[in-house]
Amino acid sequence: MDSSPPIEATVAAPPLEGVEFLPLDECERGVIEMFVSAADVLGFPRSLGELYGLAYISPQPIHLAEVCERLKMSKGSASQGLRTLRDLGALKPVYVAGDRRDFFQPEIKMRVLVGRLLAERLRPHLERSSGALGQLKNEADATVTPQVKKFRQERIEMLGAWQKRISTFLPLLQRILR
Amino acid sequence: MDSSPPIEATVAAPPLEGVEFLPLDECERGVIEMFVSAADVLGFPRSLGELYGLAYISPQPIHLAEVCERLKMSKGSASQGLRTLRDLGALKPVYVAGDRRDFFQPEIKMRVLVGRLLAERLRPHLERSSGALGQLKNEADATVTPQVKKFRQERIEMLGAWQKRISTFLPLLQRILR
DNA sequence: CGGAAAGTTCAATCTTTTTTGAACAATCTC
DNA sequence: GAGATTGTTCAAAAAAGATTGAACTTTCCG
Repeated sequence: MDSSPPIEATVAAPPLEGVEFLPLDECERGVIEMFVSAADVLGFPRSLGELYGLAYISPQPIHLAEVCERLKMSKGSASQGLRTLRDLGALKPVYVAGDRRDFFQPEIKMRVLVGRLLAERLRPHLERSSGALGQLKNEADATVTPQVKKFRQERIEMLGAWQKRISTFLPLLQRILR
Repeated sequence: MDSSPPIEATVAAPPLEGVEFLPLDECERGVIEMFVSAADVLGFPRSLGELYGLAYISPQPIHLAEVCERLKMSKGSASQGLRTLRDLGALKPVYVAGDRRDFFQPEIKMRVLVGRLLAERLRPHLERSSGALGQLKNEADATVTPQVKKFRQERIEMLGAWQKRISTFLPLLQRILR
């Protein structure tokens, strides 16, 4: 018969059934939007920007239920997103005595954030490709046409120079961001 | 030693219908793969990595038909990809006398490549968000709870500091990469 | 133990991005 | 001008990526 849920009669009482947290205000939305945009620049999904943004502008540590309700995000998404950000070092677990829930605070040291990002993204690529470079050099050396061989050797040499440049640049960046 | 059977039957390749260019050899494939991986790190589609990679390891300027055949890429994709890379400044048009086709050579100055990338990606974001910051400050100032207001003002202040840091860092980066 | 609370997992779904291919436009050649 | 060559456009298909939600595990507590 009537499969619709029972209509909430307590209109006067602000705390509706299942609503525990305040909706985002103008300021919070603005800050979150900024982090969403940053996430976009970095190629991260929107939801990660929302999660970090909320943590960033929240005076108190955030937790799963709050995040689901205030950002209107599914539990699955929020759970995975929080984990990703924790693994990335962008959110730090915070222990709250007598509370079983997992709370998170944002890492706000730019140096740490950038460092983690580079370690996560760039380093694997650098390692893979510096490994591949040796093999590539052999293949260039095996080229028959002398002109083409020389050209290839030069270009692959330059690839190595680029990699080296990036590798030496990373520690420098870390120092600058202190 | 070499356990593979000595198959060396490939002499004069039969000129197949519609096949004008040599297939990629081991070396070319390796270099292209490296740029595909780099494109991935930067969040660009695979095809852009392939296109730039082929241009990078080709002694001669590349053109549409060659790219389609050697990379097994549709004409549409190749056309759009070449355009995107040209707009980005990663590929430079080359005039070849007496040939109506559009040829391209790669930009190989790292400083230029990085500079274009940042201008394309980061700058729009920085402009948008430095515009939004003023508004955000107002909203923080309008917060009722004194503690929360103070907290928000501090965090938004820090956002501004981050932006400034990035902005001053970009010219420095350009100088380092000279 | 039984139930509630918190969090995880993952197949299905939805969304966005990328690629294809055929039609079209522009330009050259004879 | 007719035909060939080169490149562009864009609607549709395919692929990749993100999100949902419901079932499940674990832990806590009386």
